[in-house]
Amino acid sequence: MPAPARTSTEAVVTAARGIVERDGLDALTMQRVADEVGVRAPSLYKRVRDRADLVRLVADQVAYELADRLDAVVGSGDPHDDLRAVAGAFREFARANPASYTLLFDPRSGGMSPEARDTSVSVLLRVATDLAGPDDGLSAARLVTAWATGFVAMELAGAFQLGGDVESAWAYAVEHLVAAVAGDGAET
Amino acid sequence: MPAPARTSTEAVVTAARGIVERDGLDALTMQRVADEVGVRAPSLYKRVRDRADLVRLVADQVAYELADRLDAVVGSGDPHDDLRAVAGAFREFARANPASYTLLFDPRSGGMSPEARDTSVSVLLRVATDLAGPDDGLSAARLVTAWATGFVAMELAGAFQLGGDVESAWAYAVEHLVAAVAGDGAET
DNA sequence: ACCTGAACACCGTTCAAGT
DNA sequence: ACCTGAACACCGTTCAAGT
Repeated sequence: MPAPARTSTEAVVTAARGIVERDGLDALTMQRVADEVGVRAPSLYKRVRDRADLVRLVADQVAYELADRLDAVVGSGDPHDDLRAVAGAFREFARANPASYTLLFDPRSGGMSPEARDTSVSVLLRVATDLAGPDDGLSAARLVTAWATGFVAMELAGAFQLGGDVESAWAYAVEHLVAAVAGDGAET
Repeated sequence: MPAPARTSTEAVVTAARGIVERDGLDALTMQRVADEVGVRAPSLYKRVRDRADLVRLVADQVAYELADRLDAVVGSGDPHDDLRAVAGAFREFARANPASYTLLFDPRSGGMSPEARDTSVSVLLRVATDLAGPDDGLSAARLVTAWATGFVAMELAGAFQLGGDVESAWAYAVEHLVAAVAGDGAET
């Protein structure tokens, strides 16, 4: 009557994330996760409700990790530099974890949980508020977040194919956004 | 020996798009497409290579349609107003075709073909060049495209949950982007 | 030349049975 | 309390056989 737990939810999620990162979301199979954690597929249903639930757990793990990275690069004292740093860290994270990153903003994966989402955007909200003031902070954060999200998504999807230098497009955008957000807010 | 073609590639793609729009990409099943066009599933392989190919064809159809919509709203004479109009039309299209729209920017769907992509961004490139000048046109177009893509993706995913008014965040962004892009280009 | 039934390998998921 | 084999319904895809 013991019941030796041969794996754990954490091991299952970590294995799943590794599979997604290495071979893409379509390769995330219950069978394959089971193989990696050393168990039979049906046993996974003691850890996660179903495959969609597992995908969501992976997205959450990635979201918290991204939030940590963003948190780590702010604090220069100058909100202009903080915004540049956050944008850079965001892009770096996406490049280092392309498949996991797309999972975060893929509507088809159910996205991340609300708490994970709040955590990952709170840093940017703080920096944007420092820069744009309390009235425009939220709108400014949404502008920058939407831009960074879209830019990186397009970059990962190979959408920048009209030639030109992607690096200079990035630099152009960062500087113009910093200036636009920091400038006095057009019409209140 | 005739061989009465009981369907067509166009009918297959249209049926597929309808399914995606009504019930999501996961509901796009070869069986279900076959049912809708009145044929057995194996016959679909005379029209498309495989399911992934079918998804790409749907994405292409949607991309061309989006390009048409954007094309239709420019020409006010004022590039500022054109940019506002294009952004608005972009958002409207996404709201009217949420599932098809996400298909366009979903890396997992293989995205659209290069020609479809070029067509859909050419309008924005033209407007951005009018506004930012030939040197910065491409970077400006990429800034606006990335922002609009990201904003709409987040909106469709229900990512704006920190309260505040999403409409005012949209308006704030449009005005600040128009001003930032039209202003003399920071450092050349 | 297109259509079909039958078949294959592979999914996610359930469940009764083991320990 | 967790694990397992067996089973179910459902995929995408291939292919020989029809017309």
